[in-house]
Amino acid sequence: MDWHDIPSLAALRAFEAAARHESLSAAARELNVTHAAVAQHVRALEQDFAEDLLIRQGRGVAATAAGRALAEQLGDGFQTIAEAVADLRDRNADRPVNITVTPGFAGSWLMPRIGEFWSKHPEIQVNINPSCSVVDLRQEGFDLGVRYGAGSWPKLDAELLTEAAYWAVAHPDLVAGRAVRSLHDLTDLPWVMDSYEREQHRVVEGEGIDLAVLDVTLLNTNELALSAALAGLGVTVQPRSIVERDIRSGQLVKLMALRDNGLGYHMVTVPGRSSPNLRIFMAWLRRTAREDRENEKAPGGAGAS
Amino acid sequence: MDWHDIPSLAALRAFEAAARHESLSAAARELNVTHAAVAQHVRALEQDFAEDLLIRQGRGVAATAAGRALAEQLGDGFQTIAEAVADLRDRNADRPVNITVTPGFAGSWLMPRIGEFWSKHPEIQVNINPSCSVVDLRQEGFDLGVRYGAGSWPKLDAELLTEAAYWAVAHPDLVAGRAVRSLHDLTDLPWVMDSYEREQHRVVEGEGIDLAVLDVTLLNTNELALSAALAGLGVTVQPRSIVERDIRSGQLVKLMALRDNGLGYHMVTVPGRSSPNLRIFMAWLRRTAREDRENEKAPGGAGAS
DNA sequence: TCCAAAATGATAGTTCAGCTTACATATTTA
DNA sequence: TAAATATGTAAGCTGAACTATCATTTTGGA
Repeated sequence: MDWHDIPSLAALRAFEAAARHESLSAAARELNVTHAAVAQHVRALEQDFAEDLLIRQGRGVAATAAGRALAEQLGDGFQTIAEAVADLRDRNADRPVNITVTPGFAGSWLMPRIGEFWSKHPEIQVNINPSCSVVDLRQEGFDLGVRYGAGSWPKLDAELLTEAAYWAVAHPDLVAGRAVRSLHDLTDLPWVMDSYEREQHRVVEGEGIDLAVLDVTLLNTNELALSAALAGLGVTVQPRSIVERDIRSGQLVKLMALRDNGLGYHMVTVPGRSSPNLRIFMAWLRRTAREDRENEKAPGGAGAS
Repeated sequence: MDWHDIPSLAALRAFEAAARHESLSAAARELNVTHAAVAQHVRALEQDFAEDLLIRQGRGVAATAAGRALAEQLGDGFQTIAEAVADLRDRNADRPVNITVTPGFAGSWLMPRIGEFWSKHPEIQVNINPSCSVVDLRQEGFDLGVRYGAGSWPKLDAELLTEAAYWAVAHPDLVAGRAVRSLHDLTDLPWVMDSYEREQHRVVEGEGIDLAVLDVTLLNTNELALSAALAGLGVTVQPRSIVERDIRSGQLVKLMALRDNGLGYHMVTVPGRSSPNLRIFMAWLRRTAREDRENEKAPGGAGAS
């Protein structure tokens, strides 16, 4: 398309609306401008084409034969454009919120709580995609990621959701009678870990433990690792928010908190990408995390109902 | 159409071109802007839709699924608009030059000379419409009018073509031996006039002659009036440019020049309405009129060949 | 493997297309 | 006949659209 030869789209749009309405004033209302703006566009087009397109007719205007032909085709073109925009907006209005989370977070934090969200917002679908690796939100079309880390990912916005240092935990029976001052006091016990949770490996190494000397059973998902720990099959390290409920219920005991290096779960989003449904979901996440912290501070640490 | 919800047409056009070319730079070239302009438009649209439409792909860009769907529909819309404009321009490019002239000017000045234009410009069709009344150029779709008058018509441009006071003329035999100092010296002779040429009537009355006392034969066209004068059937008053050739050839004699009140034939156009063909024709009219004046001043007044 | 070319990304600054404001004129209706 | 409602026109304003410039990324060829 040689755009050099095509007049201003604003002018063509103004003319089409005026021809369709047979009124400069009505066209102005449709376009949210003054009648003077429409009149100027029309006259500029007539100058460009060296031909009348609209003529005055009483209190309104009428298109000439050439003007009618032009306006009809332009109307088709602008209608197609308007529909294209509407189609995209419609697709976005109802589409589910796509989120990606680490499996550990999904299984141990999110899924036990998501029922509350679903009952509060049955109209909002949330697609939860557990993923072991860091997902490119922009490229893969995700609205939100929940990631564990320091909160600094390039080109993304991040907001801390749960402060969550790692805790070492085990079944009470497994560690009965032991005094635990450091992870070194636990190296003779069996361990269970998720094969893929790099952070688990990293935080253990951060305590000066050589993973090679541990009797570690690697499991394919963090759920399995957690289940094994709950069954007394080994020591595990987990983000605090994952195991808080099991500790409160007495199914696990906290052996020690690992070094806190500013890590936590973050809500990660693409700048500028938002939707009403996403905002509602994020607000619920925020509120739920805050309630968890408040329950933790309450006397006796009553479990969330 | 609710234009509030529709982003900038310039942005939609920039995005469509970038998606089609899979390149911001190529889109920029098509749109005659810089790549930065295209990039800004695309990012603004992505912000508005809260969704990626184009992603970087090596040295180029690729549309996302949503972007492809949008771009395809937009392409259809812009193509329709481009075709509408092209259709109107095509209709204008070849169309004839429509002109309206007084019958007197047509028959006595233009037609004897138009052959030269036709041989010089066989590709340009000129539609000559003789009309007794003043025609609304804009409303009736004329490119040019040749009108006799002072050169001031509302909302129209006018350019003097031939200075043409009226002359009183007659066949030499009709007035042999007469000394003519004023039209009063001719009131006893027969007269011939065009029924419709209001100016002929007006200029005679301007010399103080009461038309009612003249023996006037009114004819249906100025050609007939001129033919009658050439046949010796009466005195006639004609614009000078109409009768100059017959006077030079000796078929008529100039009796006197009537009062010159700044009248002449003018080329009258609608401001802003032009085309290459019209400009060529008007230039030929100008040149032809100038050559006539130059021939008039040459020794012996040699006729135009 | 390195460098140059060609692309995209980002931002500060410029400019004029597009608009508003204001008033004049034309048409229609009560 | 006057008021209401339209179009016509031109001066002036402003922010959308752009350019200029530099940074970064990617790729192809030497």
